[in-house]
Amino acid sequence: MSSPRRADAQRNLGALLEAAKIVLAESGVDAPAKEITDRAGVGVGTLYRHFPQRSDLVIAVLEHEIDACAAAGAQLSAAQPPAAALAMWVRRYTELVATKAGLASALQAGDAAHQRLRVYFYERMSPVLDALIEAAARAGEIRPGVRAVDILHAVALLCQPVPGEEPGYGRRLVDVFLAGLRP
Amino acid sequence: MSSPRRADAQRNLGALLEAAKIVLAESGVDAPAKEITDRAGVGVGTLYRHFPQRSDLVIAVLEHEIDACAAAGAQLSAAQPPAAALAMWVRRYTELVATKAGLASALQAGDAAHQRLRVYFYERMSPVLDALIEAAARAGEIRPGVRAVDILHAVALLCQPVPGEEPGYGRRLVDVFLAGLRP
DNA sequence: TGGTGAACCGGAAAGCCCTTCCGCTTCACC
DNA sequence: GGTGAAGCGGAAGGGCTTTCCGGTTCACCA
Repeated sequence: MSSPRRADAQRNLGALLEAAKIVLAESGVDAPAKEITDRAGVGVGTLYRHFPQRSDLVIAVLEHEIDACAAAGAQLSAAQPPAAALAMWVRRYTELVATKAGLASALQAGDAAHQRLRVYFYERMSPVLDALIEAAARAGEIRPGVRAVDILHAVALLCQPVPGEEPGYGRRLVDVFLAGLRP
Repeated sequence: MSSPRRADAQRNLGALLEAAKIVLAESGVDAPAKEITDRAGVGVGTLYRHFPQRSDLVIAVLEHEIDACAAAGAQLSAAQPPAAALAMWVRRYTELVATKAGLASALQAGDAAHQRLRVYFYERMSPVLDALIEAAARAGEIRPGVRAVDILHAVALLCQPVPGEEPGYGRRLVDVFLAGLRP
């Protein structure tokens, strides 16, 4: 695939990913770039060369978890009746979005910095959720006219932190939304 | 109440409000301060003296509409059966939140600049919505355990602009959420 | 009417942050 | 071990918010 040209570049990239994983978890997706580069022991220029858009960094950090969540869709639909599979997957997805501080905001904010993250995220999740929705629709267990992106957006929005409410508050709201999907 | 000490100060305050009304409508709640001061023909210092927090300015601009929305609660509950009154008021509230560009974001964002706006907003709306919820609950038309702030937050969140979706998209999501309130 | 102090103004300055850019360093390969 | 290019770091530039203070303008009183 990519021929890693120089060992030091490779090392720096690793250090950046490592630092980003920690900083993003601690300070959220919008942490200042300098915080990451300081921890990684590199200059900001290095960060921007490896990850021209902030999205690229976030994608690299979250890639694994995003993929795992997407993969869970097939498993659930094989093991559960349609409506249950849908509900369980949405809760799984909610967990992903709600846990990573700032991910929810990044997914909806209008600013361009996170656009590629949004694209990656939704392109990964939409087919999975579409299949679940279709199965539920065939079983008559969901109101018609609901698209995958509607749910993806709604959950991302509802999971944004609300000042003054305990974390995990978004999950309660998602449950109400889920109930609203009944026919 | 406040004795307007100097006529020029009064004039500037008026010009700022006027300008803010236009700019906030055009460029959203997060428009640069300079855009407002330029249009008002004053220096930034003047803006900050009159409105130390951004919230103060936004509150001043929206006060009237917020009050009107709150007042609609009593009218609706007098004229409609409980569940309908609740649904209609939530749609009214949705309209307010969704129409003012950036208001939805300001209501949920964690940053301190808008804190007073949130407080004002929710303190004004909560009692109204609480009354509607209680009436609906007595009629058995709403699931138990729902608090006013839950709905206020959920709507504010769902109305945030989603890139790539038409404006008013949030209203569809709110409708699903509303359906989820059924017992 | 004209003088005076306080209220008020404007914009320069300081502080953050992101992003670009380029001279210097370090590597890989011959 | 010499050399060209890949890669580095941080200074510089630009945007924004917020503070601060010298200068201006007003209101009031004589």
